[in-house]
Amino acid sequence: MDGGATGAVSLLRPVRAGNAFEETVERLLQAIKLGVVAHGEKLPPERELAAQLGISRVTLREAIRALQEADFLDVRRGRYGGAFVVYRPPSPRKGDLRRAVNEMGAGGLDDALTFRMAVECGAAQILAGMELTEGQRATLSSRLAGVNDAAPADYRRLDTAFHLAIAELTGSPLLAAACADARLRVTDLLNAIPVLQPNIEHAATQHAAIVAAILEGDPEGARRAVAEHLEGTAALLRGFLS
Amino acid sequence: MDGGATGAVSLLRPVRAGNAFEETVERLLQAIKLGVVAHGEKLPPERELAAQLGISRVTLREAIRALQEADFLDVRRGRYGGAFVVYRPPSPRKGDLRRAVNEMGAGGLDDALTFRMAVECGAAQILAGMELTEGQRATLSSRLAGVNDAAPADYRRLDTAFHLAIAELTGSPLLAAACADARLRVTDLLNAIPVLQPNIEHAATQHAAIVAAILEGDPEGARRAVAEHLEGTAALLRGFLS
DNA sequence: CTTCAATGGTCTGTTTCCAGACTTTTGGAC
DNA sequence: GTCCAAAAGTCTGGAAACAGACCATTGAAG
Repeated sequence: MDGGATGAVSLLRPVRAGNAFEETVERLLQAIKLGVVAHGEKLPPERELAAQLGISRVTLREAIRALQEADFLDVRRGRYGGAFVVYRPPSPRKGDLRRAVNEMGAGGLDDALTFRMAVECGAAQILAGMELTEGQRATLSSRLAGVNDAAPADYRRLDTAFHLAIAELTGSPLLAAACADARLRVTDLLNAIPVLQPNIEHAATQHAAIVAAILEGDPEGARRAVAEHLEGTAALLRGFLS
Repeated sequence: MDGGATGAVSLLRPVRAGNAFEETVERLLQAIKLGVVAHGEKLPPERELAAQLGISRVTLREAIRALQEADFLDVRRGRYGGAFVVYRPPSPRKGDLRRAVNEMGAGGLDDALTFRMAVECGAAQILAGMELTEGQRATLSSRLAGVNDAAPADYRRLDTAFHLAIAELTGSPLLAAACADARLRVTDLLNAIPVLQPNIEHAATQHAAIVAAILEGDPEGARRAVAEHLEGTAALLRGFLS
């Protein structure tokens, strides 16, 4: 008899990610840093946002206040008021990357990169194997164009939007959430390295290849293109680390 | 300017999955149904388990009591006591599958199957691309043998163990957790259909192909083998649904 | 210049959840 | 038989989170 012998580790993991307040701050911060809510835009109204996040308004407000005091948000009252994003990604400085990696803890970097590789490749492959509507094809192309036209300050944000669009177009919320999660885990790292012209151009070629493969309905090609692209990013990160 | 325009949906999702008690019951139930803790074995001691799940002992005890009253656990006091698993998967009855699908809600079935396809394919491919130690190869082979030798009552459990082993061997906890999550989402469905000899044999061939590809270091083959296997499972489910 | 609707700001009582100390039961070791 | 250690069972006070009602501010529309 084999006994139980399943890793078990993966199932008896924490039910709740600690404290609601901190978790909320983290979430909002990620939404801001990822540019889900761009500079100058505002978060949804408190009541609505609290409902979306599944927390009480009190807790949400505490989180918003923390972000306000840290100069990420500017909160204005009255009609047409709201919590406006005020944050601009700072230009990375030497040492930021190392710091970000240390924050992840041992093994965290490889874990995040592996995870991202798995889910993003999977998403691209699945999308390429689907029958796409005209609207979906248009969305994909427009996101691609978005990254290509991006001003440097907007680059990461639109790059994120592009990658997430692939996952969301699969129509699987679970898969989209996994890709968003994967992206989150490398955001701080990516934000800690400069956006260089040669890298942008290289990435643009790869992005184009990904889109082409998806639009042609070539799952294998799409998977390979994404893998190549992500390996490039991983190599870039590792390069800055040494 | 593109505006925000990221799906956003994926990021402003709930911070906490509702209620700690219910969430804990759900978790434990999954661990039992998946056979992470097999019939006759016991859960870890309350204090330890509470710590692992990141909840208080009180909350955990409430959950355990609920499962005890529902005849999933038998709790015994004193030294060598504990919460023993008493549940045996019942033979599925007609209508169970439809019920399970309805519980998932609209779109849930496709979502779960798509998600599973993405993450398990990704895991297999990544594992096949790694240098494996002797120990890892042995683990994989032993899990394969485990499924092949399984008594019908143990089949699903050992099948789960096999699939999860692939994910865990990649060494990425995030990926392992994603695969476990994916598996969870189809467990109720799989448990609702009978384990038939022809299906077992078919699956055995596919499992062998997966392991062979991984051991040979053939990422593309591993991915394809997993995809084929999961498509088979998906087709089986869809077949029982019509 | 008044009104109004949308929004953030505040308050109160309740429920959930927690940390930790203490008690009881049990079966094996000596 | 006695003792002991490992486990479940119980209790209490406090902190965190919530639900919902209500207040205050704002800017646009009329």
